[in-house]
Amino acid sequence: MLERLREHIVRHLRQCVQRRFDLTVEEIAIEVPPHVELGDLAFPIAFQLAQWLRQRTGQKYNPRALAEAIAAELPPMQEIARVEVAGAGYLNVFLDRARLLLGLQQPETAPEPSGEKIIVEHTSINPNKAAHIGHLRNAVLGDALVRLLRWSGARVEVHNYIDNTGVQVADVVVGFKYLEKKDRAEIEAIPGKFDHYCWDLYARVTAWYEENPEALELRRQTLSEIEEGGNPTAELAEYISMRVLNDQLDTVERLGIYYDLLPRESEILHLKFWDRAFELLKAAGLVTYETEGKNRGCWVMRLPSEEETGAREDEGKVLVRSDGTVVYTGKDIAYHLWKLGRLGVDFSYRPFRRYPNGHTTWITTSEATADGAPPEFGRGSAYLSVIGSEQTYLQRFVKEAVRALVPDPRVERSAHIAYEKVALTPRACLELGIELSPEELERQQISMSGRRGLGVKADDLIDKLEEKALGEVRARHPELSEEGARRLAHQIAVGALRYFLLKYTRTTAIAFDFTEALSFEGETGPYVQYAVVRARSIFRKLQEAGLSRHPLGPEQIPEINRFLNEHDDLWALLYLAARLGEFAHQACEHYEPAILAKYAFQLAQRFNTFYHSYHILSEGDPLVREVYLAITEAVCERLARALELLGIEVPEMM
RNA sequence: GCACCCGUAGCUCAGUUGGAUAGAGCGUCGGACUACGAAUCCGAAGGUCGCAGGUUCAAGUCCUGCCGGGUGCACCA
Repeated sequence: MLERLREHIVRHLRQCVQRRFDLTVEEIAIEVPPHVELGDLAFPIAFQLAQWLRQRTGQKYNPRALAEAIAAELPPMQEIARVEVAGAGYLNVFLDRARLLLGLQQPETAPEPSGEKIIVEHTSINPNKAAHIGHLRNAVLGDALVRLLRWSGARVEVHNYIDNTGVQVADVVVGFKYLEKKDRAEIEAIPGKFDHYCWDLYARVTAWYEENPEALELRRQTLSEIEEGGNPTAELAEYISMRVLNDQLDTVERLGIYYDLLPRESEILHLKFWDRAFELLKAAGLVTYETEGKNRGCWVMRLPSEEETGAREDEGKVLVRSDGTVVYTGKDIAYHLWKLGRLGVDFSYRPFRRYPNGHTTWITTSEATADGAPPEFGRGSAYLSVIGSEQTYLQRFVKEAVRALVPDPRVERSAHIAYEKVALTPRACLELGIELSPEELERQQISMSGRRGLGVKADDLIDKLEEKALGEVRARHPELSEEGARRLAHQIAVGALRYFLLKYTRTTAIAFDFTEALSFEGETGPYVQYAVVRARSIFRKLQEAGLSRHPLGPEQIPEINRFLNEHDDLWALLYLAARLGEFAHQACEHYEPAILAKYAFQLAQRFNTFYHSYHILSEGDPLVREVYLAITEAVCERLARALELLGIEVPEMM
């Protein structure tokens, strides 16, 4: 409802300026004053106006006087209590507090469905090892974006790209065949979390290569057998990668993350996606065959800007190697063209997983689609790919290729959602028992490395969080059953982890610290969850005590206003709750869930202060008590909604 | 060498398309549980927003240069 009011005021301001100064204004900035006493909405329009008028007439104008003039022209509105000019020329608007409170009691109207389908790709961990917390940052970020986009009215299709024919899978195959000398049956007999087993094996293979460089030939040979398909090595790779994938999906399922489709690189290869994309690229003149230089025999793509600036000849990206094989960026171009329906070919599909909540995740296959009717995948209105910022350079080639081949605005709305990695502090490494070189000990951060087996495994961290949360729950609720306590501990652990990974903006490299990640106090998920739990318990107590509610109505507006106008702190809390949509919208627009996470924390903080300084249930004045309850209700609902958009559940008790 | 990201309190980080007196958490010190659950709250100390110029009514925010850190510039992904 706040959005509508804001738009309404902006419209009036635009008319005022048009009428009074004969100026057409496109964008009118809306701000929120730094303090309640200054008002609820601020318009710095007089500053801009003074500038425009000076440019037009050459005369100087006083912003304050201009603001006064506009204020005088603004027609009265029911939702607005008064308008003031403040500071050097701010036009400040004070809302009618009681009307906003009553308005918030109505359920929030959902944004209009836009009918667009946005394809979000995230997680995309190589299927050769367990996920570490860096991978979780990707998954949690992607999942929050999915939730935000759905909230904004879009249809979202969630992809987790599976690079099942790459070097990393080949490395683990090499490890099983040549290092461990295990046959298929022995590998299948390995018990427990297979991805954890591969985590160690992968690190051992990397170390082995370093000592025996000739073994790299085994990797090359294995990789080409996997790419070719239809041989025992490829079948082994298929078994390994699919088993690891299942384990990875178990891990993210613990956080409540699901996918619609798992597009596999093997199908991109075998279903001739690349061949089609290659034809298009050649026809558009985007790739050139190099006849000399270091890239002799390769097909190379150059960025348009490099051509304009006459960059050095050796720049550009090899898409096809001299042996005819395709690099990842090439396959990624094909995949992204398919996402927008530009390729003219399609995958076949089969159901891969059915979850207890009824969700089905599909996977691509080369066989004709057999069981079940898959939904229509691809043909998106835009795509968003959550990929680490270290790949920004390569993603530029993907974007440029798609831009050149898909001549419509969908490409401009598609984007690489870049985020910085999660690194370990030297202290965290020591806690993990990882040995560091002297120069590494000097550094502030140590990058995680799957190759080195250096990192915090996602499952291990979740285990630790659940264990710690369980201890806290048992201490507070000894009466709970084992199952009940575990469920609460799980919700709290997920809340802590998701919030921890989302509170940092995407451009911040997270320095992972166990103490901070395992904290349930201060700026954490559990802090916000606790605020909602407290709020809800008030309503439970209310019912238990058999107390009745006296719903507020329009006839009480003057009385409510008399009370709220004397309590700026209550109003500040209520107003912040009302601004949920504004923050969610911003988070969605900037692909930055941290904006919403910060909001949720701030709202929880203000609620806790309120909870502490006002006693709701024992309030004697029925109207005042009802106002307290209405505020609590409004805050509680917005907090829970914000958490939901971040993928965090609210426990029944804490 | 070139490109991108970062530099804000002791530590970890926010700071919306430039807007009013730069904020939060952690840590430190001192307080608050016989009232809706203390995973909470209140108070205190803590700042040359890396440095130097520039743009303007207004700069932590935009531009230029420098310093410091990270990442990329593969016929790896």
